[in-house]
Formats: sequence, C-alpha cells, structure tokens
Amino acid sequence: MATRNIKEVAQLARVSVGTVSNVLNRPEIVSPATRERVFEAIKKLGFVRNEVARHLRVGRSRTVGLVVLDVANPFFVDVAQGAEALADEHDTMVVLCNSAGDPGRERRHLDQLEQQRVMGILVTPIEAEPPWLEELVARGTPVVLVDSPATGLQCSVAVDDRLGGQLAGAHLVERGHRRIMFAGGPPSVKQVADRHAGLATAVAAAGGAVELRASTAPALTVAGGRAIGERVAALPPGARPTAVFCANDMMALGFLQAMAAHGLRVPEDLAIIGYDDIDFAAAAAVPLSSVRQPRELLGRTAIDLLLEEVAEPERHRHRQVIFQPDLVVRESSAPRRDG
Amino acid sequence: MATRNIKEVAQLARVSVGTVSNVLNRPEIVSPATRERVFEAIKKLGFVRNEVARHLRVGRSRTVGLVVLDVANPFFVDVAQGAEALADEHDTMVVLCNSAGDPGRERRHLDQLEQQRVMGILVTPIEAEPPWLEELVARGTPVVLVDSPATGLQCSVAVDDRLGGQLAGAHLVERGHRRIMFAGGPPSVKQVADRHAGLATAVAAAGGAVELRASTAPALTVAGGRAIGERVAALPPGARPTAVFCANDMMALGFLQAMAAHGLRVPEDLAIIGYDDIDFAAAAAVPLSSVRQPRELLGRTAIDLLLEEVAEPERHRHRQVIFQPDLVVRESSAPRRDG
DNA sequence: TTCGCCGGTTGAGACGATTCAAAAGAATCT
DNA sequence: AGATTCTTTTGAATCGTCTCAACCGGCGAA
Repeated sequence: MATRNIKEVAQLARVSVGTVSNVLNRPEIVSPATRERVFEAIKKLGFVRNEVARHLRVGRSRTVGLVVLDVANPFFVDVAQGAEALADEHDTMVVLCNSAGDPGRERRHLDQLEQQRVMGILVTPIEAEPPWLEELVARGTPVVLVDSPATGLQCSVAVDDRLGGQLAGAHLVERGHRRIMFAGGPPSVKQVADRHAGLATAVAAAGGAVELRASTAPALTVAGGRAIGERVAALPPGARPTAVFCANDMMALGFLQAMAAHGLRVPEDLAIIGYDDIDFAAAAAVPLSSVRQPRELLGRTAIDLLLEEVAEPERHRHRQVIFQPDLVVRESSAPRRDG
Repeated sequence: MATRNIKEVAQLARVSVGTVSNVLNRPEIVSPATRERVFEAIKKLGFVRNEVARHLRVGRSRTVGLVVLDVANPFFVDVAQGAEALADEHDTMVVLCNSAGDPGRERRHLDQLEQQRVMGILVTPIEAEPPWLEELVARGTPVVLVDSPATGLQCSVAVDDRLGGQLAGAHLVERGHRRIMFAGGPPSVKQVADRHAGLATAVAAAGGAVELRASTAPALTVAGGRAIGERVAALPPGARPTAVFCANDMMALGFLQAMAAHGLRVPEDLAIIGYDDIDFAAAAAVPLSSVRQPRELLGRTAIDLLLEEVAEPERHRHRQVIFQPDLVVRESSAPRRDG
C-alpha cells in the first residue's frame, strides 16, 4: 500500500533525491548533519529501498540462481547450503529452484532466472549436453555446471563418479560377491552412467568370475529403489544378486525397505551400497555403506568459480574442478559369511 | 554481454517499441504480419525480456518468498514442494530461503524479499510473535504465517500441535508407559511448546500414575536428538524413561542413533515417537512412530491464501486455517512386554 | 580582490519495459 | 466522395533509483 520512494524521503528531509541516494550508497561523502536528517526521514516514513529500480539502473544483481535436480534429495540440499554459505559472505542471495528431473521445469526456471537478469546460474543439468547451454551463455549469463562434465563453454564442478563406482565395485568384489547388480535410473543421466561404468571396470578387473547385471527405475528416488527391490525380492534365491550398488542413497533406502518388507536380511542375504552418503544413510534400518561426495564443498566451489567469473570477465578462464569421492563402509556391506 | 532490448527489436522489425511490447503481452491485438516480423527479430537477436524493467513499470511481481526454519529438515522441503506446486499453476515463482533458526538470517532474508518487492511472503517464523511482522505488513507486503499461530495481522496455516502432542501422549500411556520424556528444543519455538503441552495434557488425563520429564537440545536437529539420547543412555536403567516423545523426526532419528550406539533396544528398552512423519521416518533403523502433518497441503494452502489476498486486497479477510495431525504407529512404539 | 580548490549538494538524464491517448489506415455505409 | 466505424500503430510519459557533470559557498593563497 504505502510504499514510499526516495523522493518522498528527500522532500521530508529537505534535500535532493541525489543526496538521499548518496546517503544510501556512499554515506561517507554526505555531511553528518544531512545524513542524520535523511536517516530520520527514512525511519519516519518506513522507507524501504526498491531493489528492482536499483537493479534496473545499475544493471547487475546480487542474486544467483541454483537449479537442482531434486530438492527432496538431501544431497542437493547440502550442495545448496554450501553455495549459500559462501554466497552469504559476499552478500549475494541464492535462489533455489527445483527442476525435479523434468526438462520442462528446468527450462522454465532457467528462462525465469535469465529474465530476472540474475548475476549467474548454477545448475545440475538433467541431460549431459543441455541444449539450452550454448545460447544461454552466448546471451551473457555466466553459468557453472554442478555435478556435471564440462563443455568448455563454462566452469564446472564435479566429483569423479567413475572412481566412485570403482571404489564400490572393488569393495564388493573384495568382500567375495560374485553376483552384483547395479540399480540405476534413466541412462541419460551422466552421473548414473559413470557410476555404472566405474562399477563395470572394477568387476572386469576381477576377471570373468563376477557377474554384473543392471536394473533401472524411472527416477532416482526412494520409490524407484523400492520398485527395483521388489523385483529382486521376487527372484528365486539362486538367481538373486548377492550385492546391489544403488545409484544414490535415496534408492538404497528404498531398496532396503523392500528387503525388509520381504524378510530378506541385509547384508547376509544381500549387501547394499549407496551413493552420496547423505546424513540419513547412517541412520537407516541397516546403516548404509555409501560413496561420499564433498557436498557442501561442491556448492562452495561453484559459487567461488561464478564470483570469479563475474569479478573479472575478461581475465577469467573457464575451469573444471573435479573432486575425489571416498567409500564409507557400514553394516549394509559387512563381510559375507561365506565369502 | 550482448543483451538486446525492446528498442533494438523494434528497429530491426521496423515498428515502434509499443508494438513490440504489444506482441509480447497482447499478441492478439497485433496484426499477424507485424507480429510475425517482430517474432523473427526477437529470434534473430536472441532477445530476452527484462523482467526487472517490466516489474518496475507494472509494480507487481510474480514471485513469492518462502522463508523456512530449516531446509535440512525434509518436512519443510515438502511444505515448499506443496507451495511450489500450486504456485506453478498460477505461474508464480517461489524462492526458497533458509533462516536456519537464526533470527539474523531470517531478518536479512525478509529485508531482501521486501526490497525486491515480492508479491508476498510465506514464513515459518522463529519466534512466536515476530517483532518484524507488524511493520512488514503495515508497509504493504502480504504475509502468510506457516506452521505458526495467527496474530490477526495476516493469514496463517498451521497444524494443531497440541492435539498432536496429545495423540502421542495418549498412545504411550495406553501402551503402559509410566516414565515418559519429552525431547524438545528452545522453548521459544511455539510448535515445540504446544507439542509438549499436548503431551502433558494426555499424561495428566492418566491420573498421577505417569511421570513426565523434559530435556532440551539447542536445535531440533539430528545432532540435537543424539545429544539428548546420550544423556538418557548415561542414566542408570531404573532412572531412564521408558518412552521418549521427540519434538520432530530429525531429533527422533538422532535419538535412535544414540540408543543403537549404546546397545539399548527400541522399543523394548525405550520407545520413541517422532513428529512430522517425514519419509525417512519409515526407513529408520527401527521404523519410527510419528505424528503426521499434511505437509504439502500446508504449503498449498499458504499459497492459496496469499493469492486470494493479492487478488482482492479490499475484500480479503484474514483467515487462520488449522489442520488436524494424526498418529502413525510403527515399530518404535510397539507394545511393551510388561505393559 | 581575485583565483582556485574543495567538500557538499543538486538535478537532469539514463535504465528497459508498459500504457494509453491519439494518429493513421482500412473498411463500411450513405 | 464523404462520413463513420473499426483496427493498428505510434510515441511520449512513467515506474524508482543511480550517476555524473555542474554548481555553490567558504577558505586560503597569491
């Protein structure tokens, strides 16, 4: 209703609008007396600066967009918290958007953010080679890909998913498993494909003795994992894998639920390893082994790269930062009795 | 870099800026031929409408801010998803902000949102009677309090926490528990106080036979629950409560971890009930009994109230919507042997 | 006295889109 | 042909803030 503007403040304080603006932006160049008068007027009127007008005039904004694949997955929440922590130190606001694995939603969010002229966008893209990327960058919005391979058009931060898959695979092989299953999602998701490939490498390294299968759910969710778990539980015991590597912890939790529902014991009947090491993994029915990623660091680094690019666009060279995952062994992949 | 504006489009299409604007906003009033020319120019230049300028001119924005207490708590994520789902249907954008239980952060986020002139703000306030509320509303930003009592200044949506506490309490009493503990957080948080009060009511209704204690953690987090759990585990068996009602599921999960770490069995040695019924509750080491709240519905309703207020500010009457929680009994509060 | 300087202050453009009264064109009717 | 509608298009004003060249008054130096 009663939104005051800089002009009303100026009138009340008996100064020009330029002076009010100065008080707001460079108070040190205004004489203490006037400054005081202006502050009083601001307080009396309940004036709140219109950031929209300011932004229009100065051309750059202090907010960055972060578009994640799935807010329901605590992994992304942690990435977001890392990003926000660093952004906060540079008083920059992070707005979190959820594409929920839907390319349409992803596109709409990106359009919105571009229209708002945000300072930059961090995104965990759904597809490995996002069709919108080139144009978006060409039109001038800095982009940092998170948890995704670089394309040379922008910076990126990622974790070596292939290595993560290998760690999990080597661990299972070493524990004596000879029938291993990979529980994944849509193969278009690069991370999943890489984790699978890493697992395959480790299995291959064991010689021909180990059999590897894969099963796919429509999404990397608890429900997806549960669905695959149901299918596995329905197999005759002899045909069942003895270990499952899930593409992420959400799936692993779902898978675990399905095992419990069918009275199968973990890890005795079937071992499980997840991915991400979200906080809930350790609190699961059977504490989950998982491949840990530096979640907050991923977010922090992404913001760091973005701020660097924004600060000196001409000097900036795009970089791709890759972190190493590590394996956290818990009860869900404890030693096999018969190993 | 190369951000084009409406004027450049107008030049290329050989029309006035007014016409370009019309093509963008009311294409039906523009003749098909010109419309086509304008679209071509837009595409050729890679023009993206500047939402900031548009917003400045038309005065109202299509985004609402949602400030939550703790994004790491899936409860709030679900509320946010509910809000976003409905907002989406009215092509409105929701920006999610995390106060993380810190009044300073909460204040900064609110200031930011107000400066951005968002359409309205949904907030789960930290304090029961937020000091900023009155002024914020007076200056003209519609606010809906989520999961918090109404003050008459704005709409609110909440769940009857007292009833939730009663349900949990009655259940525990009925199962034969005679030494019950409430594991809560800072008492300034209204929700926690209400759940506690509800529990107390149920205990009182049982006559003098039941003893009720309370323990407090600095925050309603997994770590907070674990800390209380450690304290309880350290008590001599005879002094230990036989059941614990945790202020939320995060705490309950932490508490459960502490029990496991000390070899105490749930529910045999100690029963646990949580609050919120987040998805992870069912997947816990011992599936958690919990008081379920209609999470998505809470978010949807909040957006609904806000949109209603924005649509007809004069006709609008503030309302407070209150939902009923219900109890979900799982293994963590299974019948006592000696009950 | 004049000049230059300096800390403060002013006010007239931007910024990019929307809006709307009015002009221009096209079509219809006498 | 002229008058009357109806449809399109135009262009100037506007939203609220920032920026920057210009201005002002006072002071010290010449």
